[in-house]
Amino acid sequence: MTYDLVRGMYDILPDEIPWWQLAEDAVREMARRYNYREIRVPLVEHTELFTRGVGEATDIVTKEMYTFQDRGERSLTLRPEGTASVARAYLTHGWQTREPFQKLFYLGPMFRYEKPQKGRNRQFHQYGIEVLGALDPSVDAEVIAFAWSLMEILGLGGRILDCKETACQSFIAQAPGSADHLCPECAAHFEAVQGWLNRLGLAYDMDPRLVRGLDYYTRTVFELMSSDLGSQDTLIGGGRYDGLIEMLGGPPTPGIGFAGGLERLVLVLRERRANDVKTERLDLFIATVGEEGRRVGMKLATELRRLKKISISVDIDHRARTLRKQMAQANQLYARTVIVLGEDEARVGRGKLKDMDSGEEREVPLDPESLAELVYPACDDGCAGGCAGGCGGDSCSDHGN
RNA sequence: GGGAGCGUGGCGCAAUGGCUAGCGCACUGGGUUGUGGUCCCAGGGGUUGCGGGUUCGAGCCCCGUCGCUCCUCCCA
Repeated sequence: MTYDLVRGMYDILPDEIPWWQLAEDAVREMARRYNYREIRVPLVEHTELFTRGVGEATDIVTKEMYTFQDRGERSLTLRPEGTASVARAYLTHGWQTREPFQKLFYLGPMFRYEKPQKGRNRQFHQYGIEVLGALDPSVDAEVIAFAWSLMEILGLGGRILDCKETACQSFIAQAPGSADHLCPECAAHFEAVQGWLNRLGLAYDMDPRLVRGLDYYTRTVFELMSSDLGSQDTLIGGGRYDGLIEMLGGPPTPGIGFAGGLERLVLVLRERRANDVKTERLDLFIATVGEEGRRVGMKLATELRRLKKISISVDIDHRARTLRKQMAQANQLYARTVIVLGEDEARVGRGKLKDMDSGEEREVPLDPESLAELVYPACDDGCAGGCAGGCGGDSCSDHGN
C-alpha cells in the first residue's frame, strides 16, 4: 500500500452504494411529497460565513473547521454544515425581496476535523431541509413531520423524538433547561407547536435539557434518535434559527430546519433492513468466440446501448477469456440472458439466446431492436426497494444481499 | 479532549521467542478443441502498520509513532 487514506476520509465502494441510494432516494422522495426544492451550494465558503453564522464559540468553529488560504490569500473553509450556506444563498440571490418564502433541501458532503469514530468521519454526508421566511408554528410542525415521515418511509419509525423549546439563543446559554423561563411569545409559540404535533399525531418527549451545539438556534429545537446506534445516536437534529439571516446581513427573517447524517442512516438501514436491498441484474451478457465474434459482439453491444426506445443493460468480455470463463462472468453479474457469438453466428446473422435461470436456449436474429425486446425484463412482481427504470418488474434479483 | 483494546496477503483468520509466516474466501489458469452457478487440480499475491530497542534469534517481549475500533465527550 503506497498511499494511505487521509485520516477521517473513506471510500464508499460500489457494493455499499445501494444502501446510500436507498437513503438518498428516501430523502428526495419525502422532499417531493412535502414540496421542498433541492439546492446545491458550494463545498467551499468564506471562513467568516461560518464563524459568524454558526457562532464563534461553537466547537465547530473553534476546533473543527477545515480552513485554508487559497492562492489569493482568502481564508476559505470546507463547509462543516449546510444551514449557513443555504442562508447565504438566500441572500446572495435576493430571495428576501423576490421570494421570501422558501422550502429547500440539500444533500452532500460536509467536513469537520474531529476524532473519527463509527458513524462519524471527517468527511461525512448530511441531508437537511430549511424553511425560510415563515415564523408560524405550523412550519415547526411540518419540519418535524418531515423528519418523522422520512424515518417512517425508511422503516425506522417508532424511534424517540425529543422536542424542546427555549427562549432565545442567549437564553439558552444563560439558563438551559426550564420551560418556565420562556419569554411570553416563545411560550405561546411552544404551546402552538405542541398543539400541532398532537393534532398531527406525532409522538414526542420533552427534554428540558436538550441544547443544540450551534449558536443560531432559537425557540424550537429537536432531535430524532435511534436505539441502534452506539454513542452517535442522533439521527436528525434541528431547530429554529430566526436570527441567522439577520446575523448574515439580511433583513429579519425567520428560519427553521434540520440536518441528518447519511452514514448513520446507512448504518441503521444495514442493521434493520439487511434483506431489502436487491442486486441489480444485467439484462444481457454477450459472450464472444474469436476475432469475428468479438467484432460482431462489440457492434451489437453498442447498438443495443444506443437504442432510443428501449433501455437494457448489456456487457461483453474484454479480456479474450474462454467461453467457459465468460459464462462464469455472466453468472457473477446475475445476467438474465447470454448470447454467444462466434464465426457461425456472424455468418448467418443469428445467435443462440440463453435464459440463465432456466437454461433454455433459442435461436434469435441479431437485429438490435428485436433482440432488445426479447431481453427486456417482463413486468411481473414489482421489485421492492425501487429498482430504476420503467419496468415495474423483475429488474432485481434475490441473489445478493 | 480523556480512557480502553487492536494492527499478519484484497477480506476474514492462524502461527509454545526458534526451520522457506500458514488456512479459508476472493483472484488467475486448467479439467481436450464453443456454454454458467457445484466439484477437482494448479498458480500468483505478505520486507507481519512504521521506527527503534531487548535477544544467539522477534509476527510474538519493551518503547515510541501512525492508524483503526469501542467508551466518554461533542454532535448529524
